[in-house]
Amino acid sequence: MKNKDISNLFTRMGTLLQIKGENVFKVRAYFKAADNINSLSEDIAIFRDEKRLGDIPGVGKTLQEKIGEYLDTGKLTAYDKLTKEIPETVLDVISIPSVGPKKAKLFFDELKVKDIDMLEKLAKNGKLLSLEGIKSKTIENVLKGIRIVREGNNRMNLGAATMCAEEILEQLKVLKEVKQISVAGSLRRGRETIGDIDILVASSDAQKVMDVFVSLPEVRSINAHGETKSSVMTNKNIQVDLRVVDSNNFGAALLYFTGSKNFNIKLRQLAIKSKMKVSEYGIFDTSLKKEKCLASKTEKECFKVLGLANIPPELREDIGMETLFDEKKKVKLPALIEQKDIQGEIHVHSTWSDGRHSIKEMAEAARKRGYSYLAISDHSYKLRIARGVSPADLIKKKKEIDSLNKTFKNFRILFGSEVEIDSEGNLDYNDKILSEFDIVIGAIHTGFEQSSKQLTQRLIKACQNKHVNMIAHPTGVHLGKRDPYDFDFKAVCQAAVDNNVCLEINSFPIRLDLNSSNIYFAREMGVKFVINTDSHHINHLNHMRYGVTLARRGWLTKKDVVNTKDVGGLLKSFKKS
DNA sequence: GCCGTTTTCGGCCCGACTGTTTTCAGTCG
Repeated sequence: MKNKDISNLFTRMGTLLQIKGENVFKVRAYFKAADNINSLSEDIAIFRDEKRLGDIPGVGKTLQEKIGEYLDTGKLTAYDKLTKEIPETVLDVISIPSVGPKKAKLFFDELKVKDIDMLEKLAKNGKLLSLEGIKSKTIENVLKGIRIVREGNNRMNLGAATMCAEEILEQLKVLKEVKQISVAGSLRRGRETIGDIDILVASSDAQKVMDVFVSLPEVRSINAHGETKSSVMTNKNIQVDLRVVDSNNFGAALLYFTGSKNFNIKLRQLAIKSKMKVSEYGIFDTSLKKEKCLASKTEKECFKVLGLANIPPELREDIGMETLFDEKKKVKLPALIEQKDIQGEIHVHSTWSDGRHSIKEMAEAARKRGYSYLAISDHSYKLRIARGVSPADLIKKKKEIDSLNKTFKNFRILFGSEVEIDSEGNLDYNDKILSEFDIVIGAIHTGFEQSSKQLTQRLIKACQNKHVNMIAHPTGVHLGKRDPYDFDFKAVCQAAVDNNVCLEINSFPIRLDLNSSNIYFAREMGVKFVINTDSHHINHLNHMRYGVTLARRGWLTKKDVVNTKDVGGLLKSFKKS
């Protein structure tokens, strides 16, 4: 699937045009198209084959031709031509914080700076000072930026970001100057990975709040410290931005700082049509001589003035954006699933395989969370590294579950297994054993390097197995470590629908798989989901919040998710016809 | 380069902070 390649290519193309000093709107067109291509769930080659490239927002005639050229030849003439003028390595230079297109161009035009190493050398030996508008402070920032790039600015996963943000929030919340506080940005939208953390505070004493913020114990260095905005780097190398506004503007500011960027652009475009203006200070009537503020205190008021429903943060993304702003259809927003809707889960581990706690301990922890069931789905025999359960031990495990169940009222432990799907698509236990389980989960943990065709076939065959109820972590992604394996997602969704197999939304922070665009796409195909934590420790049960967030981002309601049902309903919906 | 219930041309989102300047350009989100 070439979506990512083409998206990256257009981003690089836009950046190079930007450095060249091309029309900003032309540049923006490339970025916009790159964004939209990146969020497609279907293979872009299929769009081309079905002559639907024009359906992708921001892709017009010219870009359609370029996509076609790339799909056919694996090359893009316009890009190759551009990189003859400006070497590709200048793209690394522009990735340095504080260096944008203008400085990259200046460095390249005047000093032939074509990569980071050369820039570093010239910055250190003072050669940059010969350039107009470059003084010591700029050089200091460039060198600092280079250090940051070298240390690696990997995005953190939603779980890590949530933990970091909550620690800071706790410390600011207690200040009497803080009237309201919230995370904003991609963290509030619940993205799978987060670049930096945004925090918004309402206070009448911005300076005080800011001063406390920049001197928190976890702050390693201060990037900016202004009147209403500060930015710091923590000792875990995480950038945290704080913005302080007046209580009266909190809603408008929260709306603005939650984004996404493209969502904000849409809001502003909508506002302009009705002679309004949107900024972090409010929604303003611009038809009058003196602008009048129409709303700013709460997000809800702001949306209302703009004629929109109160759009949850998770939906403020490119996914489904056309639907949100479709003026003709007047779409009613779905009642998104909430954490309280979850009645239990079916994918956790115990000491029978690689879990840290006994079945009893896991069950108790689940009961404490208010669940009415929990399937203990340990690894199957073949996955030796995770101490997969042997057929002989399965009998003992079943006995243990049966006897524990006798001690519970209104709670049931289900006998499950996370069974290896082998390289041929066969399951690790035979039919007789599989028929003993309450729940069978098919999963891939090895052989990711197979061809797309083989992997697709493997997953489809697993779906067709009459015992399989769910496919765990369907794409195999490990955030920041391993890309999703290459397979035909659409074909697997179809097999899941045809065979009444659910797809998992795995809440474990390094997985978060399916991701939100997969979910949105699968839901449209009629797939049903189960949200699980894949817990190996009782504390992991807390990760459920992340899975629910992903489900919300994929526009799921309670009825799309099978473990919102009680145990009877759950087992009934797994029944094969 | 895209787009259209203001449609084939003329628009295309808005503001804070920094570093360099003496009023603003560049960068960032």
